[in-house]
Formats: sequence, C-alpha cells, structure tokens
Amino acid sequence: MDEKDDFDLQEFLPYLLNQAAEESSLAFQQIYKRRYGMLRTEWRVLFHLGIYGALTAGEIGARARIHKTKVSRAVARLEARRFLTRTTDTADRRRETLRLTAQGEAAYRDLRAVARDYDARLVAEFPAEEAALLRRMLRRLATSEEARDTA
Amino acid sequence: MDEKDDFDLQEFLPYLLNQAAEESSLAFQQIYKRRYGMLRTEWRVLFHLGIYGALTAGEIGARARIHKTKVSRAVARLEARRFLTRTTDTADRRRETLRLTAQGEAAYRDLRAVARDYDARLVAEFPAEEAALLRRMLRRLATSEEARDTA
DNA sequence: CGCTAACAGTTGATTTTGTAACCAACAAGG
DNA sequence: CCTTGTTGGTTACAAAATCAACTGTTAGCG
Repeated sequence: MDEKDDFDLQEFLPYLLNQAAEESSLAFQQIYKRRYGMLRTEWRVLFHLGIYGALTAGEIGARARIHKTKVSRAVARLEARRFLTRTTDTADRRRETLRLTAQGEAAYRDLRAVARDYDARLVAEFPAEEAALLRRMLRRLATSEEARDTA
Repeated sequence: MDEKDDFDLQEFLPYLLNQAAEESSLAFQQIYKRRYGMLRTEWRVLFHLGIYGALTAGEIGARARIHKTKVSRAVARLEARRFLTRTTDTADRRRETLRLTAQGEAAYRDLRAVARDYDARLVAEFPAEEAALLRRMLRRLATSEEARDTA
C-alpha cells in the first residue's frame, strides 16, 4: 500500500509524443483553419495533391493512413469550396481522380510556405544533427508495425 | 508552372509527430479500451490520480493540458464506473478532490505495467542515448510556447 | 454469360469533442 | 453586508470522428 510509485507519465513515449504533436500542430492549425476554414484531414489531402499531383481518394488514404470515410468527407468539403475537382476514371469507373484547382494550388503554395517556415522555427531549437536524428526516429516510430488493419 | 515541388510532407515535423504519436498509441489504446472501456482522457486522468494521489479536476487539467470540459466528462465516466470518488472540499466548496477507489487503483496498476512494457518495447528500437535524447527533445517540443491560452 | 466476391467511395446512426453559456461558491472593495 | 469579478466545474448545442451498412463497379470463375 505504501508502495513507491515511480512511474513517470511525462516520460511515457506515447504520452510524450501526443503532447509534442498537439503542441507543435497548434499554431499551424490555427493558420489553415483561419485562413481557409480547413480541418486537419483537409490540409493533409490538399498537401498530398499539391505534392504528388493527381491521386485517388484511396491512394491518399493509404499514404497518409487516413480512414476512407474521413478522406471522403474531406474531399467533399474541399470540392464544395472549389479547391479540387474529381474526374471519374474511364478505365475503372469506381475510381475518381482528384486534382487541385487553381485556387487549390494557390492555397497549397501558401500553406506550404507557412509549413516550411514553421518547421524551420521548430527545428531551430536543436542542433542540425539532432533534428535529423529526431526525424529519423519519428519516421521509424510512425511506420513500425506497418502490418496493421488494411482491412 | 513547371516549378519543382520539393516539399516533403514526411519530413514536416508536426505531421511526423502526429503520425508517430498515433501509431505509437494504437496498441496501448486498444488495451485500455478493451480491458476497461476507457477513452484517452480517462486513462490520463486515471494515471494522474494513480501517480500523484488526490487531485482536483482543475489540477489534472493544468498538468496534462486537458480542457476542463474534457476532464469533467472523463471524471463523470470514471466515477460512474466506480474508478474514483469525489469529495467536496470543506475549505472551498467549489473544489472536488478526486481519489481512486480500490478498483481504480487496480486498473491503474494493471495499465501502468502495460505502459511500462509497451514503452520499453518502443524504445528498444533505439540505442539508449538516442532514446534519452528523443525524450528530451519531445519534452521540449511539448512544452515550448508554454505561454498559451490559459484563459 | 451469370453468379459471387472484392473494391472505391458514400451515407447514416451513434459517440465524442469543442465552444459557449451557465451555476455555484468564493474574494475583495466599498 | 452587498455588489462585482473570478474561479471550479457542469451542461447544452453544434461540429466532427467513428463504425457499420450501403451503392455502384469491376474481377474472377464456373
């Protein structure tokens, strides 16, 4: 009963990662939200299309590990706001290829610049090699146990 | 227009942190969810009480940076499931001191053991010094720009 | 072909979160 | 004391995430 409790929540990696993720997303989130009325999933979809060009909803979901209903709704909202268009594939009419409109491109470029600055500011707190190591470790944590429910 | 797009989303720190956080929380989440029907905020509240003993809702929120409505609801659910009890402070009757019940203690100890194992497994992927550095960097990212809306 | 299974994506019902307004209780000054 | 402001915590309503079931389309195979 008098057992010493030495568990340190602040050191628990999942907790720590969540706190860091939340904190580090905050300022960026406010920008895409205020400037374009976007949600988290929406800027992610926007960036995927901006970076990789034309993709289908499924491809975006697979790359970003976002559930398809989330992608579906994000795409619907982005389309409604004229940030992207859909084209039904002629070869496979189930698939829809998504593309940014000029407006979507513009928003993407704007936010990309913000993201670059923002990232630079975050990383500036650390020596370059440490920052590089951090990214490597995070990528590893993010992709481990890859063999998850793709069902 | 033919501008090369060299932005790498996978390197964008907030994105990377979110992916790592989500991935690394997954297995642990499934355990507290399946074993005790808890939500994210609930295990956090449970752990705070388990570690620090008796606290008020406000104190938990401040430490964990959880909004008070979220804490309020988590506490209500934990109370309904008999994981904790409230006692109104005699000195200040607005405040309620929260304490784990025996059942809450048991759940906490169980999950604490799970968390320890789980953390060890995650960290095992890296050399000890790197893991320590990772935690240090994450703590820094998590607590920077501390001067946020306490309003 | 015609049947069944799988796949891309959407929709609806339920749960969870977020935002704001709210209710006590206290604190401090007049 | 009584007003005004603040604090601890809850509640109501809207926005969003989750989960399951659904539509339409293609693929495989007897």
